Amino acid sequence: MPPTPKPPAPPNPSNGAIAAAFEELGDLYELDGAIIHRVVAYRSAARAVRDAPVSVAALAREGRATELSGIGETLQQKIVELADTGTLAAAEKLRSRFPPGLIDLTRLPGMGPKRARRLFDELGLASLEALREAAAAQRLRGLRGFGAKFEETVLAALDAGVAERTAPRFLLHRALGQAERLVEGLVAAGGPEVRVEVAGSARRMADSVKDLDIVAAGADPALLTSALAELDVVESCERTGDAGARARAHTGLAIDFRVVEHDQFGNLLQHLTGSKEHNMALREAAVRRGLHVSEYGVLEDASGETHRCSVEEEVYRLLGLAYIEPELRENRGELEAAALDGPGALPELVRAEHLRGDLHCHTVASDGRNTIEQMALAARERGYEYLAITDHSASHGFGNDVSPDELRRQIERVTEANAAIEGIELLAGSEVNIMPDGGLDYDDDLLAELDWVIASVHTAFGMDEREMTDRIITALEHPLVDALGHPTGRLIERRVPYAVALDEVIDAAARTGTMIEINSNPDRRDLAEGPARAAAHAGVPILINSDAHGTNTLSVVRWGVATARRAWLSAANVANTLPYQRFAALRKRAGKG
DNA sequence: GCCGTTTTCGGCCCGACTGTTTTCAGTCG
Ligand SMILES: Nc1nc2c(ncn2[C@H]2C[C@H](O)[C@@H](COP(=O)(O)OP(=O)(O)OP(=O)(O)O)O2)c(=O)[nH]1
Ligand SMILES: [Mg+2]
Ligand SMILES: [Mg+2]
Ligand SMILES: [Zn+2]
Repeated sequence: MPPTPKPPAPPNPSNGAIAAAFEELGDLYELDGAIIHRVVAYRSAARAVRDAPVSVAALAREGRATELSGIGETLQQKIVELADTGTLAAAEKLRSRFPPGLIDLTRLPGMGPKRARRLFDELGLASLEALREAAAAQRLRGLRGFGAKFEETVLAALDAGVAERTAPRFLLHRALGQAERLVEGLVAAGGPEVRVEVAGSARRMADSVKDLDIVAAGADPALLTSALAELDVVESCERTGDAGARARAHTGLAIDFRVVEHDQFGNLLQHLTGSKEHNMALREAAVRRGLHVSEYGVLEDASGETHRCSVEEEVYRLLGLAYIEPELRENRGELEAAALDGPGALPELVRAEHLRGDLHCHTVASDGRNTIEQMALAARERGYEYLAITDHSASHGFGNDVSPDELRRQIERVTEANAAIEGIELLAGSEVNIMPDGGLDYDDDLLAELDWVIASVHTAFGMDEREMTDRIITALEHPLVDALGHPTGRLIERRVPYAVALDEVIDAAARTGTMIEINSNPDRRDLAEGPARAAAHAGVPILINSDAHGTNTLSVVRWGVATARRAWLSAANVANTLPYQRFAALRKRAGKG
């Protein structure tokens, strides 16, 4: 007689769900007045979980989640509790004491957990609406530490709708466009000695940015801040201090501007480039060496001397570290790898000049704007050795479909263009739709006539994770699928990735010899940096592709290169840095299998 | 709550800015 089947274990919570639970619990503990370091521990644990490339719930069940920096025994148990019961008892308890509206209050500028808690305790305020009424009735000023000015700013923020919508983040390419004009204007105003640079998440080439952080030195701060306010891109200056200014561009993008003396420029640039997590870890490590880092210098306990650094390299050198490229400064292992006396090493990051080809672009055959010849010449102009022409496939909508017969003619046209145009190898390819069942929308005979197939999901995004993962893995197992295009379908700040278990997709790509694309469209940058790092680590050849729909967008690989660099990739991880013959041999269809 | 080239306990990055604080707390970056 078979043993009675155990009830199926509930599915493990995703890393995102665990991270959200820790963030919420951190917020609740903060409202509860817990010591701030405990709150910070929850937040850094949340980040460690979110960044982890594997299921942290599965790790915790094996007792191995503590291998992640920031997760100890207590939090490992909480992960198991969340996986087993679907909730955290500690959070349940605190949720019953603090209504959800209380957390909403802290979305207002100047309103943190301490003030929100006092408004709740002393005035019973537990929602934005109740706060508005109390402020309008001038009931806040009766409390110690609150005044008329505070009531004013609360009402102004509520009227401006700050509470309803979260402040939008700007895509990197839009932010950098504005940054260029700001830097130019400040350099023009500051005179020949001035140094101005973009810092913050924009310098780190993040997917999107909350604000533009700009640093300057070598000119009078008052002169620079007034010049900033006068620039045509700047709408208003919100406040000006001795150290800099806070302004807003006409686009709505906030600007953080800081100025120091010329010999502190390296200190300030290092500080304002961040990230916050990188800075905190760097400063903690420095303290252990008897050094104190700030944007003004590095104070040495032993001598009492403050070392000013005019360049960033000097800051890192003082701390016994190799220079760290801005894209790596996220406290994801770069400080350990940079230690000059340690065993690790930083990667030699891939650069745009390394790229020798592009394996995803469109022409007038589907929704592109240029012909095969025009795309080929533009690619050659960029110095490429090869280009794959990959128009959409038979089932693509919007009148951009390419029927099997049309694809046969397209193959002939590519072959002719390849013969006619010197100095670049053209691959006859297709961006083939992955159908809901994982099948492709051309026959294998036709796919075999192509030089290159990149397969992508363009329909039925709403499938559940299991179905979507199986769908994509089925496509990866097809011997004529050379690469997977934009693997999650995300649009940065606009559309979340479809549900898919990327760790399984990455394993399947590694197993089947399928390449994975980083689509460089600045709205996509898909595969994102986290999974791209995991994919490269698993040995999957990565492609940095433009998905250009015209000759003028081949250059968007700049953004894909940025994502690759943030993923710690070197040229050796990126297949389209190879010379053509070696690239061609790496395609699945060229394989000996 | 985490963590360790002085520690398994006692620390935990550092500064700008604001408001009402008579000497600094709270918030933010
Ligand atoms: N040492 C230290 N530096 C910080 C802290 N918070 C922020 N910074 C530094 C590092 C950040 O990159 C820099 C700019 O802050 P931002 O809030 O603008 O963040 P960042 O530009 O990294 O991202 P974002 O603007 O959100 O896209 O200031 C902190 O708590 N400590
Ligand atoms: Mg910023
Ligand atoms: Mg900022
Ligand atoms: Zn596509």
